[in-house]
Amino acid sequence: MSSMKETIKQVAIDLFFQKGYFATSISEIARGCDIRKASIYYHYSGKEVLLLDIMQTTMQDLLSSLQAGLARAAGVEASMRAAVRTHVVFHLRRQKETFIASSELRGLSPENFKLIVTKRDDYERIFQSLIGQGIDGGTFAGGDIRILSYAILTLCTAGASWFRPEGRFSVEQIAEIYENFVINGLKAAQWSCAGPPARASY
Amino acid sequence: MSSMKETIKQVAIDLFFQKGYFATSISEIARGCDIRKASIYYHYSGKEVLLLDIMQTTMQDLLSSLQAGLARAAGVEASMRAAVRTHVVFHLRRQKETFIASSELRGLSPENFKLIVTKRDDYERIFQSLIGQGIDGGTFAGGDIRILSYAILTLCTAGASWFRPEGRFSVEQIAEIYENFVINGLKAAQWSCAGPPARASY
DNA sequence: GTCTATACGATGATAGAC
DNA sequence: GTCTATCATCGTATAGAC
Repeated sequence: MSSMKETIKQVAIDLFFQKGYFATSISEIARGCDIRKASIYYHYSGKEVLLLDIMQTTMQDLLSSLQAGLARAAGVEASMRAAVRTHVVFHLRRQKETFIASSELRGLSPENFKLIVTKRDDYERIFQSLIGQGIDGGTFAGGDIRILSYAILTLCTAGASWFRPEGRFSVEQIAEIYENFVINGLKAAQWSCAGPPARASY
Repeated sequence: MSSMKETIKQVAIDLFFQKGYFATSISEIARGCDIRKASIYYHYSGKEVLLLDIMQTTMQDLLSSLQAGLARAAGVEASMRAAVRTHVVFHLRRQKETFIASSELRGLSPENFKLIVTKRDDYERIFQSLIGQGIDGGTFAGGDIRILSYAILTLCTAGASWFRPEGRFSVEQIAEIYENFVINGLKAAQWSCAGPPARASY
């Protein structure tokens, strides 16, 4: 059940979260697993592969979680609420992994970077599609879909950077707060820019 | 005007932003300044001091910027609008430094860490005070002040992680969008949690 | 102020015994 | 699968000449 490979992965998640990917050495990971550093290489061919493994699992689970959340919702507003709620809950429940996945992308080689960013883009597109549907149907006020999706996602993702499990609020409470905040923001006006851009560079 | 010490600082900002603090070596910084790495130590006693210098300047300028913005505003709502606007503009204009200041705190020793975090807390308290005044005066709906301030600040700070100066929108346009989003969120209801917490741990 | 040269530890990774 | 032993490299930082 709990093989050494899984132990290594979990210890790496803890250390990457706490100290950062570059500041964590293979020796430290090995120490956390009570084995010698050479043994790590039996399970993972290198440090970056370990990081990639963590990120891929996280992104896959994140996407699955969103799909499951959306499956239970009907209509644009309910879907958006479900999407935000699932996103926040996932990011708070799996705080360490999501933090790593969004802050250690620079640790990846160009090829591996592309692998993860592609998944992230797929995920973002689901939100952008929902926003677009909501605007078209009049449920949400207008605005730039791309900017809106970034704002919403980074807002909720950032929750994982300050959330403390032992704090005053539960995961569900914070999810509810964020869900309402986002829906209010989407419904309110003023999101579209009045007049032509002052100094845009399309 | 542009002494070598300032050049080193600017090159370090570029590299810390691009590759991260731990992934950047003194040699690389020296190469970017067209000097040898030993010469860096004439200006800075070590790598961490360089990081600290960058962060202190950034935090000091950030606070000054907020104070200047608030000086021109009267009333709670206008003040909150000014605060958000200044915060966003500063973070987008000085994208690299603010990104470093908020993502490389782990590169600091405990003492230096405390130095920067104290400044950050002072800054956050200004927002929390505004939120509190707004709620007390009835301008804003209720809600947990701490959570609200984190949400607002991380939302706007995160703008610096996706903003591209050559993109479709200007700094001012994005600031306006965020300003309205935050004010709408603060005015809208639902921020207070109905009933007693489900599983809070005060 | 900048250079060359170097000390010295830590790092990622490999070879080969068990 | 895990170990010991080792390698080559690179990191920060210092000493001392110019």
